[in-house]
Amino acid sequence: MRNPEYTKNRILQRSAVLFNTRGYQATSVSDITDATGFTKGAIYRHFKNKEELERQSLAAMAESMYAKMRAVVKPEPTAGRKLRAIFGFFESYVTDPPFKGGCPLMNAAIESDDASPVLKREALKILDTLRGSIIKIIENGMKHKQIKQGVNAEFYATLIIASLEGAIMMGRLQGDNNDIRRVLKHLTAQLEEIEL
Amino acid sequence: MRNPEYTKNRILQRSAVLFNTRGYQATSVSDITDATGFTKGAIYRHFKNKEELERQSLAAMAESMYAKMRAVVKPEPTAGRKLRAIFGFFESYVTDPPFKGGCPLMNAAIESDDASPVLKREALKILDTLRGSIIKIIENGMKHKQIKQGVNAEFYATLIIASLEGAIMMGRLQGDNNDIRRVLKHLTAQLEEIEL
DNA sequence: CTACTAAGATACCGATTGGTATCTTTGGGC
DNA sequence: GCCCAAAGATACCAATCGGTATCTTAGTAG
Repeated sequence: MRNPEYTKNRILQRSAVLFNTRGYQATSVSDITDATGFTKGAIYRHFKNKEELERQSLAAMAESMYAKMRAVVKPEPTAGRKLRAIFGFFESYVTDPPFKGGCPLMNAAIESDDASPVLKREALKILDTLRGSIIKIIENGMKHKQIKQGVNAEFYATLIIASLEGAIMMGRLQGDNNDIRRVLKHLTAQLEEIEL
Repeated sequence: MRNPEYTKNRILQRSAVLFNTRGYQATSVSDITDATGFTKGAIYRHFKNKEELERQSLAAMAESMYAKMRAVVKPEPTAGRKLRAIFGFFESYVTDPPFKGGCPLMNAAIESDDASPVLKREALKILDTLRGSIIKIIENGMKHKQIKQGVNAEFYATLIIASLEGAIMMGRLQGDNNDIRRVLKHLTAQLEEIEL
């Protein structure tokens, strides 16, 4: 019946959903006790304060996101196809989101911004990881003659992330994924220009 | 000494700053009384509840943003130069922001998302207005033979807004405007391709 | 079976939340 | 100069906030 590891995980996953949908500040510890069925005693045994719970929830979401992305990217053999797999991953972000409540990175980045340095640092870590992966794909593509030499990988990675994140925000506001589709169309066209 | 119009305006502007930096939920009415020097009595005389104050604060920020943008866009004679003026407007968004706390549109869009329908509707209105202006610039450019015929104005407007908003988020997270510069470089290159 | 430790429940803390009822003050119309 | 409605101040409300001290219970080592 008692299983501390399971308990901590359940708290993390349920609170992650709440944080990502309602927001970090807007989600109270009581909301989490309601959602998990556990009491404050259990929560504060596993997390020293709410801020830590927020941080670990965000990290857990990121980890889960990486896993889902890796699952579609890794099997692809070339840089071009890997990037297209990422695009596909975002295709239905609004209507059928991998995470309820929008992009965890953007949500945390916006909310933490001037308020919570801990959350902000965690968000920055996620951004760095995400951008690093895309850069690596492009650089590997250049090494294996799939992508034109001299392409600025950092530039393209920034472009991909920025336009996708912005499009997700717009799409969620409007309730459709037309904007994401437009951005993806453009990104695909850009990809074709740097492919060999 | 007493001037209700001035009072309402002061409350709106001060609370706008707080909402945009700390967040809407995270800003309490007491924070606003501290920042304005007025009491709750004054605030609740001019705004029926906090939600209305949030909505009107966002609307005021948007209005101010439109004005600043119009000031740099209107003098320009051609579509290309008008768009470049908008780009310039965003150039130093992070290091020297027109509004403290990041883009009011994005902040409101993210925070309102699943929580505050009133704020969300206001954010959507802003997005529509912004996109509408850019579309109009492009369409006028086509009419006056400054932009290639057949360009999909809605597509380009979406691309501009999405990538800029995303880049602002990234830039704020990192504390520099490298990402915005990259996106602007790309958008400028794209513009050159549709210019006549 | 016992004893002990850690997991989790319960009950409470002071502070703060958005909101309101009531009071005082101010300035413009007469 | 008086009066009165509107502007704003004061004092309070119940509810909720994050957090903690304390108690009970469950699993495990011996």
